[in-house]
Amino acid sequence: MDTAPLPVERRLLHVAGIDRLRDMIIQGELAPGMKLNERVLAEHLGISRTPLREAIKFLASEGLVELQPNRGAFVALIDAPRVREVFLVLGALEALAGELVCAQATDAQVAEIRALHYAMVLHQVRGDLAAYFRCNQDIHARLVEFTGNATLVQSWRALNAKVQRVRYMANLSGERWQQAVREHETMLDALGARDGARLGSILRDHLAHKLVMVLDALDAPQVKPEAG
Amino acid sequence: MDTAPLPVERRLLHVAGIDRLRDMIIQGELAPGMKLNERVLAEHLGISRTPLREAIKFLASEGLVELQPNRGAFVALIDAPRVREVFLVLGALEALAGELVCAQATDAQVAEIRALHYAMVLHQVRGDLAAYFRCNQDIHARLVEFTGNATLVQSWRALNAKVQRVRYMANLSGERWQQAVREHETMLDALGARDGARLGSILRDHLAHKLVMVLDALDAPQVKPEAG
DNA sequence: GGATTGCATTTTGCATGCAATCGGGATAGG
DNA sequence: CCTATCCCGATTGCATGCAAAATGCAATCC
Repeated sequence: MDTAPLPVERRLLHVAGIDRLRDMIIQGELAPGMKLNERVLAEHLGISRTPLREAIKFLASEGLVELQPNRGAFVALIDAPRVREVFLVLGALEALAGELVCAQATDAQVAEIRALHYAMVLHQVRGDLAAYFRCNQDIHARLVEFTGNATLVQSWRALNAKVQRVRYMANLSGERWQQAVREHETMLDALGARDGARLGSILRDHLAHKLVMVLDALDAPQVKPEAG
Repeated sequence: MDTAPLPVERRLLHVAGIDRLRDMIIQGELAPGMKLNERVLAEHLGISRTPLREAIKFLASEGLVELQPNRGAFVALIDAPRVREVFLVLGALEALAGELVCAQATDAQVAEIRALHYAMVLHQVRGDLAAYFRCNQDIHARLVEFTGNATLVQSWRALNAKVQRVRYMANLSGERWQQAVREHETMLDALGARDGARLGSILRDHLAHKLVMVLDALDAPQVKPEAG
């Protein structure tokens, strides 16, 4: 009778590779457009090329890396048009999530999202950008997860991963947290009232606004150049 | 200035494996829940286990196969709740596609969809189920493709593949083509009028109706049992 | 001088071999 | 008769080796 449901999970190397590689890409440790040299990467991860190649194929299907026949794999680069594409789809997915959540979320789940919101506001006034960003992401992630729709969750996660990096960079340059927080408050309002249609359209607009912010940040290079 | 953009493409084995495996799963050649024995499959495809394993990882990310640590890969089985999940998301995606297409499709593209519709109706009255189904799928695929949103296309394709088989089986048993054709006609109407909002909601409802048909067909086993 | 061809190195793609793990059946025990 | 354990064949997971293709560079030609 093991009360601990921890089967000491021995991680498979290719699975570990998938997770680690995804993190490295999202965190920008592997720059967009960068070539993934199998030998070097395998050595860096401490695995052999075989499980690494399997991990790369997995991430290629996710869209985080791109394969070129006989030329290897590259970190997918995400330009403005692509960001626009992804945000449009994310908007549709989150709008659906909003409707579903209003129809079926428990009060406890609504409370959790509300708690996350307040935590986020706290981080904002304290100026803790990283924590603010994590809370923000958590709110959206929870909202999607609370639909109980695993298919929706998976699609959302894959797309979100593709733009997470540029979103973070946008938060660094743009200074429109106020508006984002206000929109989040209307979200909570609609969610509390279980008004699915309204929450859906709020989320869609919210994503559209985020898109504008991200595109603005993409125009202006990351570390403000000397007005060049 | 080569007028022929045909670089004699030699196919990579793992890519060929991905395409062939996906077809085999969608066509039901590999039954849902079936175990994928690497040695047997590799021999059957005429490739070695290494590129086959890479193909399997790719399809696992797509959701067509499921991996069990140290136990291998299985064809993803899709039950009623999962079908419901996928159709909900597909509805949201196609609704978005409808709005985008109305905003930006060329007249030629609209004409192509209209032509596909008439071809579909022709196949219907002739009772050619397979051709009818292909046209039907083509209409939806084209509609999504004409958005020019590659991200949307990719997400749609992956989800559509997951339910294509059950959709086809539903067409075999259910007999409500009339309604489907009527809905398609209202789609053409909204598309011609470039009424994105209306087309979007039509598509969403259309998918919801398809869902009902598919679920009905799932209840009644594939080859009508003797009223047992 | 610029473009091109040929060669050497590097890298990808794939097959094979080997260790770890799983599943099943026989056998021993209750 | 049912349960538990051990063992063995089968299968997965991974590392390595080798052939094919690509990349970089230098020599060659125009």
